[in-house]
Amino acid sequence: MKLSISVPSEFNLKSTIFSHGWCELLPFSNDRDDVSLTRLIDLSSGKIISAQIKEQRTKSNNALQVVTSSPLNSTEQKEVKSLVRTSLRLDEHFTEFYAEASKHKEFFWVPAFGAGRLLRSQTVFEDVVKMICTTNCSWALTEIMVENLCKKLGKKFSDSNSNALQYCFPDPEAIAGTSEKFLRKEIRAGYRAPYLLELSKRIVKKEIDIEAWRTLQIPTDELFQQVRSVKGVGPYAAGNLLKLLGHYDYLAIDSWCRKKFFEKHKNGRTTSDKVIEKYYRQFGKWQGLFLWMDLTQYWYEKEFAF
DNA sequence: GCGTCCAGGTCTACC
DNA sequence: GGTAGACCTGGACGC
Repeated sequence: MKLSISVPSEFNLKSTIFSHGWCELLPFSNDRDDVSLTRLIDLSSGKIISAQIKEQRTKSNNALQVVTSSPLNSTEQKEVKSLVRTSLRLDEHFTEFYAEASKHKEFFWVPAFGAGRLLRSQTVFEDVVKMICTTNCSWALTEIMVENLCKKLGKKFSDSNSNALQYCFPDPEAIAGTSEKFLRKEIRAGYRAPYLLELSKRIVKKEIDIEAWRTLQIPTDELFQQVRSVKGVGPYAAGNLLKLLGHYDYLAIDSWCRKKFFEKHKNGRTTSDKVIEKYYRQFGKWQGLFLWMDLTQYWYEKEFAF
């Protein structure tokens, strides 16, 4: 089944898909040549579908086409459209951000590429779990942990076309029903296991409502403290999660960011984080996004050849 | 093939 | 408030 979704005029699908590493983590998959993003969607009706998102070829080119693996009723169609809009940040306003970028010649490229929309998951829970899985390890290990979570705890889906088994991202109940030992040994989460277990159990017991973070109208500092209250989520993870929640006041500096900043701005010479913070402070409430644009600029120019 | 070392954020205990 | 050490894994490296 094919669905059509309108997008803002400055929206760029490729820039959004490859805005960071999420597109490489299950249950996302992507096709760089065809410029499409595919993921399993676990609908509230209980139906599981595969949805491929790609550009709709029209004269105005301001729409997306979503190809689903099976027909959907009107309620399900509405849910799929809403999830796609949420993941691709289609309802978030970037006019002010692009206006700010247009004041700085080193960022002229940002509005031209329609960059700045950071891909996010179906749920905040999925984003938080994945973010914990990025901490203190290589990207390869992050991929292993997320793959194990999906394949060992996610709901199964069989595509009628390929017959290949695919797996959803597990819900909090699925993780809460396991043990620390299982998460350590089977998921390879290591010391992160108790953090994942505690978060999932708190959600199941309704002690914490992290899905509300996407719509909460509270100051960023307050939201940051709420995010930090999740064990295993430190300053780096919380700062990055805030970006996925639409707040860009925090930089979220990790070792990769430091390395890239030193290469780009200090000829490889190391400095303290205070120097990095001072550099991006000029961008005010957008500083976290300007940092990310600045340090990933080469992706757009070379690696992904946008 | 095996052992050792290192990188990668966060938590906790301690000062 | 700042700091040191532990946590765990995969990968690099030397033997």
